[in-house]
Amino acid sequence: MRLGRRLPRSFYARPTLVVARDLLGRVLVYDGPHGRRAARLVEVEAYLGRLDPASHAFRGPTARTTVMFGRPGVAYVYFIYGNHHCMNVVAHRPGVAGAVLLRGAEPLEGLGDDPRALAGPGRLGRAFSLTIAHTGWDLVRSPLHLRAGAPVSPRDVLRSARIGIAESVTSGKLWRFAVRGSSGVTR
DNA sequence: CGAATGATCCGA
DNA sequence: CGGATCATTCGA
Repeated sequence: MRLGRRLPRSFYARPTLVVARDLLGRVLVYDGPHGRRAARLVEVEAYLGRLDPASHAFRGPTARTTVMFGRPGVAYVYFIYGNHHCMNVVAHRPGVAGAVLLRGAEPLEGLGDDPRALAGPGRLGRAFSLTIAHTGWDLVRSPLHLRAGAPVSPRDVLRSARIGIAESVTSGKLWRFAVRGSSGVTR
């Protein structure tokens, strides 16, 4: 598969929900110490900052979350449950905060051949050896970045409530997007 | 189902 | 400074 061109800053400088949907089929690349790793994104969730009680940015900027109030196209990686590193892409219009959680992908290069190895945000983080030290990395310029890949047709996009966010179920927020039938999708 | 396991944040 | 919480995963 062709990885395509690096996504420009303008890709991320749009409403978070628009970016989330558009991220399906795009390619996460890390030219790291162990060579190139690449995977096709198949599951994401949008987190809408101060408007969204489930967002880490809901209560305003802190040492951990300040990056989500800044420049779009930057990585936000958090550590959760004492075990897992999960990666977000900062994405929003100017003046607000927002990010897209990368929840699942299909291995393309340098990631072995288990089709489920990147199914789930914690597993994706592990596969790419991500840590909170990657927070702040600029995806437009750094070895960790996103490429155009191939956008996914609307009929192949599933939309649902976010996983593990009870408030999202009761409020009917359908802010999770996934590629129908992909092995890299959770559940 | 529940345990693992630690960073983070809020309230005192 | 203590403890509640947590955008998860794995195994019984």
